[in-house]
Amino acid sequence: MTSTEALELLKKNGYSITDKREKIIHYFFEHPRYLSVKEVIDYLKELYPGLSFETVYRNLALFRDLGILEETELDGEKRFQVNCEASHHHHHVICLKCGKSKTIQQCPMSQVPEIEEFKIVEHKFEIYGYCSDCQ
Amino acid sequence: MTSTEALELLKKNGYSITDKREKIIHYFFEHPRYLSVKEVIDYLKELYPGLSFETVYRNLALFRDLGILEETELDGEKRFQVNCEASHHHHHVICLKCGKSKTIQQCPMSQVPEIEEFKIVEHKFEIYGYCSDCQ
DNA sequence: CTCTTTGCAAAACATTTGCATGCCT
DNA sequence: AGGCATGCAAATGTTTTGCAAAGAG
Repeated sequence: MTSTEALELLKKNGYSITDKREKIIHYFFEHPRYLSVKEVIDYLKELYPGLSFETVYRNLALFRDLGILEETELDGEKRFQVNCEASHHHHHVICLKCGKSKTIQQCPMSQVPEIEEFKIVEHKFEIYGYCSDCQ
Repeated sequence: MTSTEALELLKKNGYSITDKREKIIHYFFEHPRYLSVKEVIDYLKELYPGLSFETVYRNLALFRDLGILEETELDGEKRFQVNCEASHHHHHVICLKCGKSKTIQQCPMSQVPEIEEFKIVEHKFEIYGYCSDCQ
């Protein structure tokens, strides 16, 4: 997905393309890593000093629901990044310092064929550590 | 680990064995699943109406630090359960309704030998779904 | 008797919601 | 014009912390 496609997706679903939404989406496409909500707010506040954080929360939730972003949670904080491979199932290696992530295609679920009397609906596999820049 | 061993571990590390701590520990050993903090507070409030939730938070953090409990986070809530296999690396299948978990010995990290220029420090692999009782 | 534990109060923090105004289309 | 978006205010929910009183060893 490109940022243009993301904006088209907004329009296609009946949502307006506002300046703030454009900035948020471009910011995510220019920073391909898991960003904390705070990081997004700090960035947007520079451009729009009067910005209210609710707007960011609301838009991030919207983008997540539309499949533009994907969400994870680390240390009690939500984090988002571009869902650039929406159609491919994958997992992430996430840097604990900068939030940058690499995609890994391996999914451990292939090794866990079935669990008796348990209906599996989802799973989470994430690797944490430090990237080359943050070590 | 047994509940008795857990209490001995407390004493050995210079902490008192209070009635509330005993109740909390027994409650975890009698309910072998991921319990939310709220569940623990609700249970303990029945026995000690004057209970303050801070006590529960403080003790759960203590037990976690001592290796008696292990922690996870689901939907922005912390959850704890007995760390019954502290020495063995393992993962969990967790019921989204009741929090009950099964241990699985498979660790996907054996399939992910190394990631270039990334220093791995930890990982999370959890499977979510519904157990036989909650389906 | 001393040190730990607890309750109380308050704060810290992340997130959500109702409502009125304002901006896209 | 009409509906979605935003800011404001306030609420919600979870977790943490300082301090003084109560309890354990």
